[in-house]
Amino acid sequence: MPQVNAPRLKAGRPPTTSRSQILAAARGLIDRNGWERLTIRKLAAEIGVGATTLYHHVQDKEDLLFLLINEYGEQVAYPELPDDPRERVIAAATTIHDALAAWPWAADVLTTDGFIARLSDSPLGLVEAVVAGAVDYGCTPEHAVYVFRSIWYYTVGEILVRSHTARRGGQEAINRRGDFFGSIDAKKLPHLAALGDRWAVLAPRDTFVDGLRALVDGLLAQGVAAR
Amino acid sequence: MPQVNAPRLKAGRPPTTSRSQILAAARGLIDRNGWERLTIRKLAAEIGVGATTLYHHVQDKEDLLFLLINEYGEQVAYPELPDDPRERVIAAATTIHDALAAWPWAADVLTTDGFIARLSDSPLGLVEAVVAGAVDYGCTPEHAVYVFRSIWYYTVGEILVRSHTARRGGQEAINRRGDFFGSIDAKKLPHLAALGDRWAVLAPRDTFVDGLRALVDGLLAQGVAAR
DNA sequence: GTTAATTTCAGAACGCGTTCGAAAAGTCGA
DNA sequence: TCGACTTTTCGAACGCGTTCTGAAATTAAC
Repeated sequence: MPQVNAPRLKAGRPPTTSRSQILAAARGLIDRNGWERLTIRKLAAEIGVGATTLYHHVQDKEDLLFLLINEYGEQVAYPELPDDPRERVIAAATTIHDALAAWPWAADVLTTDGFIARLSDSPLGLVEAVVAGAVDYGCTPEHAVYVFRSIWYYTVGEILVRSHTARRGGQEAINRRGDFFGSIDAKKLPHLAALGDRWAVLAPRDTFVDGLRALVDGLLAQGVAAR
Repeated sequence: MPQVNAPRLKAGRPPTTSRSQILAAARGLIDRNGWERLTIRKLAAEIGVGATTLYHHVQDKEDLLFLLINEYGEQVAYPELPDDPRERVIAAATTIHDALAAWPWAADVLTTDGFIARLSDSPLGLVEAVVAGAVDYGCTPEHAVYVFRSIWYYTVGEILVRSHTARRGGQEAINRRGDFFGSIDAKKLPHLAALGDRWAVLAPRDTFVDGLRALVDGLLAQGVAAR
């Protein structure tokens, strides 16, 4: 009873499950329950299939999430990038950031080896835009890679801190911060202590962009100075 | 049979396990088998105690790792920081980076909420040095926090990419990169395709420091310009 | 028509982090 | 001395991702 019109190749038991069906079910489950509650077992149950079956269509859970990211990355409408090289770099990086920030569970997969190389075309175009922007600005190709890499670190770091903060209740952290400021030695750490409640690791998005701008400025200046 | 000379307070069954004993055993296990193979069950077995017992001395595994980081952070010999504010910021951030890079499993805990606030005194001194350096350079306290935050994102991002690469075999990623360049459209992604094998997400340490320098320069320039 | 090859499916099991509830082993007040 | 209380310990269990092994269901070859 083949329920799926997949391209039959040679022989074998006809499949009752397809990769696209799995991805669709996963998307539905994430939409309904949130991505934190997506498990392999529940996903299999949703489709009405054994949990181990999924492993014939998908490498592992990480792979599944990655496929979802790529699906998502092809559906998002990306803004037009400005012509000015510097602004193009910043806009492309910001777009990458915002897309990732919108799907917090992307963070689970964000530091996997070869992550960038496995991106689908559209997100990859943003990577290209960063590299191309740096070259247009006057950097060597080598330096352009290095520009992207630094931007990537910065962005990944922010996304990970952000998603981790979102994953847990924020109030607990705030309370702990209260303890922290009650217990640190103001004489040994004067500047930190003076900051009081202005201290927080997670910044609003605008300050992320400001930091990105500073980073890009510094990187591009390095790039043209090295020529 | 109390085997531990912990400070007995009031009443209750005398403990056979202490937190410091757990930490010592964990350190030994990590030294022998590597941090990837440290599990709660094995650690409990090493001490000769039930696995659930550990949870009375430690909140969870993340907490355990965090305690180890703080222990480690107090034992490392930190270099003297230069007087020049800009160089002090860079040196402090680099020291944080190197210390974390030396303990790859720190990455598991690096984005936990309140991570910085829970650091022990010596590492916290490095955080203070970054903030103080920015203030000395001429930034407002608010901007100094923001300087630190950007540096933190950048550093965390690099460490996480680094530790994830170390966690898996690197060869596999290289092979996949080969596939990647075989399959992408060189016309659509000309700059990326032109990079060939110079493309890699993980940078050697020196280029991390160069990027950090660019970031710090940009951030400090922003800070004094905004005054 | 039978057999071999091939592909998909699923039950059992492993080790993991973690929680629950009860038992063990002390101190302390009456 | 005897219960009440407190702290520590631990076995059982849960859900998780994942692997192993073998069964089921089809096509291809003889």
